[in-house]
Amino acid sequence: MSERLLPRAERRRRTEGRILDAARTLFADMGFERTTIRAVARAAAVDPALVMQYFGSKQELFRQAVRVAPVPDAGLDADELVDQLIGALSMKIGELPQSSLAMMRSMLTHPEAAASARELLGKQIDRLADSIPGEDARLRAALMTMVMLGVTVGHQLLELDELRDVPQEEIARVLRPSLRALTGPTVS
Amino acid sequence: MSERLLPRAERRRRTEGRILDAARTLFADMGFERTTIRAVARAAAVDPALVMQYFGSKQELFRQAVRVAPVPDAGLDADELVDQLIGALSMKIGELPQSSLAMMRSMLTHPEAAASARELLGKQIDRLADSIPGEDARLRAALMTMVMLGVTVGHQLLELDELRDVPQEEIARVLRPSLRALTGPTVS
DNA sequence: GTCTATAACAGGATAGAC
DNA sequence: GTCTATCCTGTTATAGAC
Repeated sequence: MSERLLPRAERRRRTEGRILDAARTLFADMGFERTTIRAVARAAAVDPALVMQYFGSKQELFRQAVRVAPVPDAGLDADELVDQLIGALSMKIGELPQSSLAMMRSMLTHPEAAASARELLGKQIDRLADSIPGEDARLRAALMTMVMLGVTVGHQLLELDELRDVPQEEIARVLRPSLRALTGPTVS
Repeated sequence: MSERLLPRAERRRRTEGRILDAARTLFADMGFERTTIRAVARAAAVDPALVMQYFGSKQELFRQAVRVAPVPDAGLDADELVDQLIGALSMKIGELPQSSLAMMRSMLTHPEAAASARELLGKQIDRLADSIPGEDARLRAALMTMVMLGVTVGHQLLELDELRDVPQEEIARVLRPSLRALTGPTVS
């Protein structure tokens, strides 16, 4: 509790960080609408009005809380891509960035989150399409992306028993041929 | 406008129907939280308090609006199942029951919708698992279900360009091998 | 009495005063 | 940084119409 001794700028930085952490957790857990400024403030141990003071609006707080690092692009072939997708899936809920969960949680009900999701998924589709040969690369890339989204939603957000109780290697094993089938008409 | 001449019971039935239709549309469009009782009442051309009088709570209105007929069970083999899933997907947004869309729209942010979704998806998984051979039938069935959910979310709810601009037969053609790969390790 | 409309309350986001 | 006032929710209580 030596925060009183810190310079103003540093204290402000830490407070903002605490607020953003609390916001990420709550947004990821309950979505945009059910998350109240008051609850965020309580979780961060600050005055509710301070949150408004710092971020201006709940909208803007959300925007900064879910800001997610863009996917690092890399030229891979189709099989490597499948492996990478499967790898990303096997992350546990605690490890997967809360900001992504927060965005996914609200993407069906909050316009801003929907826009972010479309943008992020679009980038993912672009990246996949670049590594897939053929006329219909974009369609295949989009379907691969939606397959991963569906499985992630069922696993992380809906927490279906059928997916939660199964070791990730098992999921990966069953899912791999299905994703491979989407990379192209023939396994050259 | 001869409604005045109808018996009370009939008038009430129609008014309830109008309210439920309006609620379904709004819930499907904006989700549970962003749908206000007042907006539903306005769309149905009734007084807001009437909605409460009839349904008791927004929760109960939602419950009745999204009540969806259970999937008719049928013993099919794996390939027929894939065809059926693909067929269900090709329904356009206007044809797919609004009640299902309403439930899907809110399943990530509204606890009641989440419970309904788990139940409905669970039934779908059971049905699929019965038609799939092997130890891991339930896992495969769950993944098939989530694949369909992901594609549906991308298509109907997120309305991704990559899926909206493509004819359904095209989607079906690309998706079919991927679903087949989930029905079992070998195509007997 | 049953249906409909009005008013009042509690909790939320937000703007402005202090 | 904090407090207060305003507006919009869901919900309940109350009054009026048939």
